Amino acid sequence: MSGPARVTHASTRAAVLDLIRAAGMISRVGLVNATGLTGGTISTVVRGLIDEGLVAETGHAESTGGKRRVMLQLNHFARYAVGVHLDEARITYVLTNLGGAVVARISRAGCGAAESSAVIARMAREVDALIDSVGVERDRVLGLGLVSARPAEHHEFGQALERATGLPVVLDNDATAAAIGEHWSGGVGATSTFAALYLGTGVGAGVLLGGTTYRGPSGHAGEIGHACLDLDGPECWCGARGCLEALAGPAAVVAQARADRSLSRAAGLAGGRTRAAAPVAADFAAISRAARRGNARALALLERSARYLAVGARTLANVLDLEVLVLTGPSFAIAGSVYLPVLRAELDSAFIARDAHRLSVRLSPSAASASAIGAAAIVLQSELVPRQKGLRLPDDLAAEEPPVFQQLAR
Amino acid sequence: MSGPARVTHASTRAAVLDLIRAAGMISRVGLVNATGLTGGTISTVVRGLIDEGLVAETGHAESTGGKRRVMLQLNHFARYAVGVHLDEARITYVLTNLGGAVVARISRAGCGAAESSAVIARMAREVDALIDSVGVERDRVLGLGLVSARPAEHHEFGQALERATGLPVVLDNDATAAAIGEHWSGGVGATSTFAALYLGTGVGAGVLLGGTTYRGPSGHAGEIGHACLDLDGPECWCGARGCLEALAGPAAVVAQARADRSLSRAAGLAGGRTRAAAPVAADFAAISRAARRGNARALALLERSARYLAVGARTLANVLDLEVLVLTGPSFAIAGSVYLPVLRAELDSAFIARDAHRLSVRLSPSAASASAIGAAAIVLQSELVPRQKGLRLPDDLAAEEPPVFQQLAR
DNA sequence: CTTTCTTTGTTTAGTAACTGAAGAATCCTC
DNA sequence: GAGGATTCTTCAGTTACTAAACAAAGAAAG
Repeated sequence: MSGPARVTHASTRAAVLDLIRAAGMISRVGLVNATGLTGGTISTVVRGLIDEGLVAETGHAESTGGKRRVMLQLNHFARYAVGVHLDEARITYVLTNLGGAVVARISRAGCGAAESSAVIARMAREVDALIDSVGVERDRVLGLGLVSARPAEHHEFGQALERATGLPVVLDNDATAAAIGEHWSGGVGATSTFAALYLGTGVGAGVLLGGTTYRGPSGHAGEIGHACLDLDGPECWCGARGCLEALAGPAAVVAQARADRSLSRAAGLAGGRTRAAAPVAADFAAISRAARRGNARALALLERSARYLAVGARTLANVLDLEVLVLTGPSFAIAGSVYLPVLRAELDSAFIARDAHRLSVRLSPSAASASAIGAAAIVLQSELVPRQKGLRLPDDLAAEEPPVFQQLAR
Repeated sequence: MSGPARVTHASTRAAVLDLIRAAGMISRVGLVNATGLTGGTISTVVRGLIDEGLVAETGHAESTGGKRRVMLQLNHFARYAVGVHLDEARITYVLTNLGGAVVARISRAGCGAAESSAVIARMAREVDALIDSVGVERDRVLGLGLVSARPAEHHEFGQALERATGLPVVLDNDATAAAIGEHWSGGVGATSTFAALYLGTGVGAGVLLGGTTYRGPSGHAGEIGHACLDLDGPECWCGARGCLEALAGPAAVVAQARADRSLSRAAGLAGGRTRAAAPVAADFAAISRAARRGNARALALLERSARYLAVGARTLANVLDLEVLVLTGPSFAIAGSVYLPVLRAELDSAFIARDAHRLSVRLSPSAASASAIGAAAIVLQSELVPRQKGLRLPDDLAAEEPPVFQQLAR
């Protein structure tokens, strides 16, 4: 008296939890319909989640002719996570609850070339201060997400931080983190295919395909910043020519503005002064302010950047068949209002699958701290939605199978 | 006495079968190592596959100090599949065995604007002829894969063909099919992340991420043909400017050649004659022959196209973090030797993740009929590696959960 | 040839995670 | 307050696995 056990792609508990999170509020019957599992299974899984304190019954739906549905919601204050974003010159810390909402936030100047052990100690102190500032019990903090542009370089750093804080540390790319953050805080559908276009000083993107993070074999997926938009364009640090980042990234915009004497003066750019390596972020903000004040040259520079970014976004959307594109990162936080209409116009008119489905383009509501929030979301996800325990399919299969074949007579 | 049952991302039977296919030859111990399952499980699963006739024991490996391993292989002639590629002007039929090897192949001129029912009847006849030509029993043919550039338009056609042939019909995109074909016939690793860059008259790509086909929410994933490589480039039929396809697709190359009086004459292009809409494929082949004969203008045109295609491929590889790029499709079958070195050079020097892992670029050994072979491979895959039976996560979750919430006092 | 060790593959009993179906609880309608 | 509708729980049964013991086949050493 049974069909075959259904094979799930993640553990059932995790899938149910994720659905509750994504739906915001849902009943057991809703979960039955959404998962395809039976009522009995949902009943026991939900009981487990309630016992753990992760989920709570929060009310009733109106009757549809019989017993009213008991509504379930994530118990947002049951667990917390710390997210840390190591930017070029700043460290941003956030403490979020289970729903991905920020409950505490601090931001400090980066530590340049300081001794690693001193930096670790300082960061551990700042994380402690973050947690203590809102009186959250330590054992409710699931872990710490540490994200940066080049996470691979922070491997040992992450392990040291794990020892210093006593929290499990996970590393990731800042653009991927931003995408996961958007997904976790529920702006986009649970299974939608979307990318977070991340504009910091460079240009990148984090990618979720059908609700699942796609990082690529080496974690470089979404590298749209080095899409070529001009075969004879300027040389890029990556070795190629005409890369989106070299043509239109914030660093390129700032360089173009600094070369314009009159704009430099009007916007008060550091480039005009003695400090040669003035922070790009500050000057980009100054250019953006100048544009808002009505400076035509500043606006023209930003719009030129937006046009390049728009065709880059078009390529990204075409290759991945995106449903949603979220603009995020510090530079979009500053100048998003200039970029958004240009990107929307390009994608409305030139996205190749536009007849098949809509591509919604929007600005992140928390673009400035998206990566730090995402870092925390990665912790929530990795702790609550355990990594796929599927088949191990090692790449070195060929190397593993050396025995020489020897034909058998039969 | 047990750990938790391992959750697999596809059914175990399918995963094991896929591993045997991908490895070519493997022992039970090899499968244990590759899957992470225990010997007992592998033992029973393999017995089932042998009982079904899908797998056979084909010999022994040399001893490594104990009992010799019994080697397992796909029983290539246990099942067959038909693949049909509807191209602009040709229909290509192949019959492949379980290993994806072609056992029969026919190619016919397309049927233009003929009555649909007549076309169905003709195709059913030709499929029958294909199967009968090698004396394969009908019940060993798993199904028919029908691929084209715009599969969505062939839905009803597919159903009619299903009735006419008595074979289950699956539809897909020709570029995706080509990628699956490469995967199935084992040129690329079982879990590698790769794309098949498909050059027909247009430019497209089929994508497999970690061994799993990625089609995107509307089946448009891999649409690299409309990546923008020049903001002020020529207008494309898609509505945008500077698309890869408009700059460098075979149709564009042919148009450029036809505009060149001397080249037209030298290569014997149809463009010079009265027929205005001469087939692009024929002229592209003529240009390629001219280039091989040493015509500098033909070669220059092809190399220009290759340079554009190379930067387009770079963008594709960057966004998807590819490990392997296979060049396939009729136009690469003809002119692959011109394109391959240009693409290799570009990707060796400008692929952004080149420090993290190799990106291997190669020409498909069966580029000319890759789509038809892939169409058959899709059947093999869909019949033998049943679609993921995971959780249903309906998009209309919000619509499904209408009951109005009503806060409970507690 | 015998003993001992290594490796491969099979069998068996036990378990987690489901399903299906029956039953209990709750609400609406008449 | 009886009857139907709907939601949720309980429970026995099935499936797909695991762990561990066992059997079989060969290698190495004396």
